[in-house]
Amino acid sequence: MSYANNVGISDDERTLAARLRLAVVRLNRRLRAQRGAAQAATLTQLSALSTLHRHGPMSPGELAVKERVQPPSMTRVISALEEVGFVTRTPHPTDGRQIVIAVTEQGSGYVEAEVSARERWLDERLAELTDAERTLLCRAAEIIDRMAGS
Amino acid sequence: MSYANNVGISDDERTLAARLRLAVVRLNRRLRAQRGAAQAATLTQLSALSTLHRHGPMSPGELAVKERVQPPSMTRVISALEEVGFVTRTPHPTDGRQIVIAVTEQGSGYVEAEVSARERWLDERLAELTDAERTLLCRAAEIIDRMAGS
DNA sequence: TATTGTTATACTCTATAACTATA
DNA sequence: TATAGTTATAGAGTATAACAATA
Repeated sequence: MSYANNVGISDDERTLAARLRLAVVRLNRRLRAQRGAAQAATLTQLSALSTLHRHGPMSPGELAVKERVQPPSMTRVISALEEVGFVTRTPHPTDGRQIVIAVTEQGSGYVEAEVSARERWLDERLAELTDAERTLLCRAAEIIDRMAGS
Repeated sequence: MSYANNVGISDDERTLAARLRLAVVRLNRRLRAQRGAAQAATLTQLSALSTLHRHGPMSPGELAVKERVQPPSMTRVISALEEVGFVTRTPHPTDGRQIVIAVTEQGSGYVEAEVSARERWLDERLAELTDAERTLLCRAAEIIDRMAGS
């Protein structure tokens, strides 16, 4: 099988938006699949934990904004992280409605040590590229992150 | 709040793998959120339909390999696409175990017309960039797709 | 016995709507 | 009344395990 419908249309002729979308969807899929059995946190949890670790304690609302998810989604992520002891929920000192999420020592250790282990697959793929390609991806990551609104 | 744990660690000092992962996860999230109410296909369905449209009729197994998902996941995607009339399932001419998935005229029209409408959000973001940045993203998309195994 | 596709089941990720408590 | 967080619910996206049909 596999006789093309539209032989004349190469990848180069598709729009940048189409190509970037496909590339991002597919890499996301692969990254998600790289979960080892012993992994304590999922991709989403890791992202939130990483942000907390980088920016310090904050409220669930702030974290939801930074991660670009809705508050109920973040509630879930926080609950999961709290359950494995990676973050703590403490009452806000002045505003009784708010709570403060902070990374524990254990969570900190996880981010610092396990994150890189988790990225081994991607590291290996990146190692196969040329220096120029890596430099290019580096700048692309900045642009993509900016577009995604971070 | 928001006093950093590790003030000295800027984005530039994080590994390329870490940055690329965060960028991809976040853009994927945003892209998924851009679903209009009238959209007939989800992001995953669109990706599969797009591949079928580009490469022509093939078996569910082949499509699963191309899309880098497991066969049961593809079964689901195909069923959804068949339900809205975008693809057909026909018996394989010689191998009774296989079936052939083909894009219908309706599906073809969807890919050609609606896909670009769907990418409006991304197109708008891309329009805000400089020419140099777009060129860079274009090459990055190629590299990312290659790494993802397409 | 091996291969292809499907069904059954379950878990992650995310959203919207509705609720509770506090300001 | 407005804000912060949570609970309830639902749907997308994916996987593994078990099954049926065919080679």
